[in-house]
Amino acid sequence: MSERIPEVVVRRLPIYARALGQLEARGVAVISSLDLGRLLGVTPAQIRKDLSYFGEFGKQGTGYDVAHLKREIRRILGLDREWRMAIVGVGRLGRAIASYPGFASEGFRVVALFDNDPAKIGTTIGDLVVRSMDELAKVAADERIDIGIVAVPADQGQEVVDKLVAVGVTGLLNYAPITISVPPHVRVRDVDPVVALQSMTYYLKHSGPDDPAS
Amino acid sequence: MSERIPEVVVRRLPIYARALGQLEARGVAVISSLDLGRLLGVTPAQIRKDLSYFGEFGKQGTGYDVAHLKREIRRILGLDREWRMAIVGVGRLGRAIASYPGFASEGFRVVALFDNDPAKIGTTIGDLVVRSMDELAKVAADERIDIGIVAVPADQGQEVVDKLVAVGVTGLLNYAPITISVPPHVRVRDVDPVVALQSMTYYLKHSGPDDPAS
DNA sequence: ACGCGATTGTTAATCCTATCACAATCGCAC
DNA sequence: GTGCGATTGTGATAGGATTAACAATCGCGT
Repeated sequence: MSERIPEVVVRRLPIYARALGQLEARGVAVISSLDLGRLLGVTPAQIRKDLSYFGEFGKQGTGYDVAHLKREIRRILGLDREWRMAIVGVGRLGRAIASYPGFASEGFRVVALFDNDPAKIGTTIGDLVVRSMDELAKVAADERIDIGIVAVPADQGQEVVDKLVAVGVTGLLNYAPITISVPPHVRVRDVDPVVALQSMTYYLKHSGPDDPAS
Repeated sequence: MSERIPEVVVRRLPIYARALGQLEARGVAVISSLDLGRLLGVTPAQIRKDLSYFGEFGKQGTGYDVAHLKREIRRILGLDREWRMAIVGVGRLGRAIASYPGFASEGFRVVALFDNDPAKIGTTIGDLVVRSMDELAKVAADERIDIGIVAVPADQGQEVVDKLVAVGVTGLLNYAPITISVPPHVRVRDVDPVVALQSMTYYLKHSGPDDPAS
């Protein structure tokens, strides 16, 4: 239970929590690792092993209490509190992110918007004013920004990352189509649908247009 | 060179190709695995091993020809042709995806839009008309859809996936916050920034607000 | 109260991935 | 033309992650 926890395991926890939430909404009170595994397309052994890194959550002969396990996983992940985010870049993409309701409903609150375009600075999106990047340090101090969302073009990505890191942001959600470089204490998650598609095509190409054999 | 190719390797190729494109744009003609590795934060051995699954692309003592390697990787991935996509769900998210210019510039063309809301059917977005899901089979036959983009709410996700699979789509880009289930010959890539954030918070929580030691 | 089917938590074994390390070979300088 | 620093491609090794398997134990029915 108290060994080093592999990152792959941590990455799977939100998937488990999400599925448990859906089960809960459907009124399912208890679920076994076998059934949850079927639902998610993973082996029951993996689910049990993953959870075992953090404690014992199930009952032998019965399974897991859905509501309880969901709550525990969310606590482990730090989802029992609010996380404050700033979006840098309010072009088409940045605005779409700013008005995406899925973040707030999961406790991720956008508390500041930045851009370097004078035409955009001072405008409002939702109930937030777009600030200049020059104000980043000041705003970061006032607003306690946990996570920075990078939504600028590729050629400005690294520069923006460096500025966010400089003001103490330790989590980054990177939408720019580049590999960003950060010091070891900063965590990065990349969101790039194009890259996702570009590895998928390898398999689409190799299984042919109408070849049912994978 | 002609063994089974691990999926992790295929998933890294787009990253390599992207970096090579940026190097090319900056006028770099040749790069070593060491330098490319530095740029991407991976070991040079990994780059060489990954490439070795597909052939020999470098010159000893020199490195890799940037333009040539990029072209080869893109060919391996099937990026030397156009891929045709349909978006299902033209709510806020679907519309943002439809008008995202990053797909077309990489050879991923959106050729059809679907929704089940009568108020949206018949409206145009960009130069495409929103069709009813009832027309899916007909449009799929006419337009040769390679990839389906799922941009509907969670509770309709699986249903939409099943319909897309039924008309012969073998690649799915899933934006719905659910784990979808598909037959083995269908490839799925999930895009879910919330899930990405939810595993990041585990580490943010554990390294504390101002703790420089990771 | 007892036995039984079900299911967990965990150890051991298998499988897969990343790294190391070096022979082969390239281009360049002299 | 020869020697040397650089760099590749790859076989061997080490390191992780997944799966298999089973003892421990739970709740239920009788």
